[in-house]
Amino acid sequence: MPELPEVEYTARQLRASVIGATMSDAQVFWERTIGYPDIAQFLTQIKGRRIEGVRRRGKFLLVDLSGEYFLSIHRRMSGNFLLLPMGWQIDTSTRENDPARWSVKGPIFYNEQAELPVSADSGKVSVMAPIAPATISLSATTHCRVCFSLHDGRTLLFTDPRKFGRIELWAKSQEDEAFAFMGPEPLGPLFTPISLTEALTRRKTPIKTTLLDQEVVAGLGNIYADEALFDAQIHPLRPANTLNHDEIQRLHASIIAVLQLGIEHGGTSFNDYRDIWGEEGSNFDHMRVYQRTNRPCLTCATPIERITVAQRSTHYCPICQPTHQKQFIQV
DNA sequence: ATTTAGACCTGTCAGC
DNA sequence: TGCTGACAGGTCTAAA
Repeated sequence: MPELPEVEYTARQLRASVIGATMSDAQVFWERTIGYPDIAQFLTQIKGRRIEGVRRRGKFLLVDLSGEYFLSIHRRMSGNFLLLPMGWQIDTSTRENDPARWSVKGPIFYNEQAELPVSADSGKVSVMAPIAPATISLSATTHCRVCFSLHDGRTLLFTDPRKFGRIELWAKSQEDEAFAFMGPEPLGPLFTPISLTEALTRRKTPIKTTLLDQEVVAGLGNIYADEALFDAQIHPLRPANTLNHDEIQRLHASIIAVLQLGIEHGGTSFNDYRDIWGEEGSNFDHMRVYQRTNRPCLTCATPIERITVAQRSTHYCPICQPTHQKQFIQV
């Protein structure tokens, strides 16, 4: 699922394309996606509200709405937003009971290369969209859980194969309380080597586990935690409170570096993640340890190892990321 | 007090 | 081909 870079990239894309649009209607195809309030209230409250801003807090996407409300969206493992151009809509008519096979329908456009009309079943064929800055991949439209209609004729789909994602509508006055548990934004001014030191000194859990804790730092997930630890040359099983000054300095810089690279590459796609035009991010091509088990380390050619830490698969180089003990013996 | 299974879900891929 | 098991960007709850 999306981690900080994927959510940030989506927030930037939406900010550039839907600010000022008004929500005219919404359809909910999987009720548990709406976490608060209940469906009836959610649908009533959302109608007629203007989108005034799009922000991110940790892995939450926040859509500011007129009347001092905001949508709080957590995509969990497989949630995505897809923005359909004017005139395009989700088509549930042919296979009502199988959201996995729903598609989008719209004005007929022609595939740039093949010059063939695009049909609802064409799957991975890309179509030239009338007002989108990129093409839209039809394959990304499956598993639609919530469909927002905008007054200007565009449609914003929330797709989520695994159904873990949640969308909530809250008054803005509730925001501070709702996010009080979360640690500092890693790309913001409050995340410093000192604040990281304070967060780590009290914890003896493995550093990998600690980095996944949203109270320590907001927005890190399994991909970027592994990548940051490799970049900082720290073994994932090192107890958090045993990192020395230099290691914390490195880790702080590495967290920022891998997240910024992820954003620059449009996020990491190895399965579900897509941007709002249905395109994959390219950051998977820049992974150094994640999902590279048994492949050579890009620094020392040693095969990357995979272990389980806190029930999450964890990838590291046994030479570049020595345990404390090994480091001690080598010296 | 912390670890750690289990739940929530569907899809994909490797191996038989 | 079809079945089975492992695994996938997350987080919460309950049992050990």
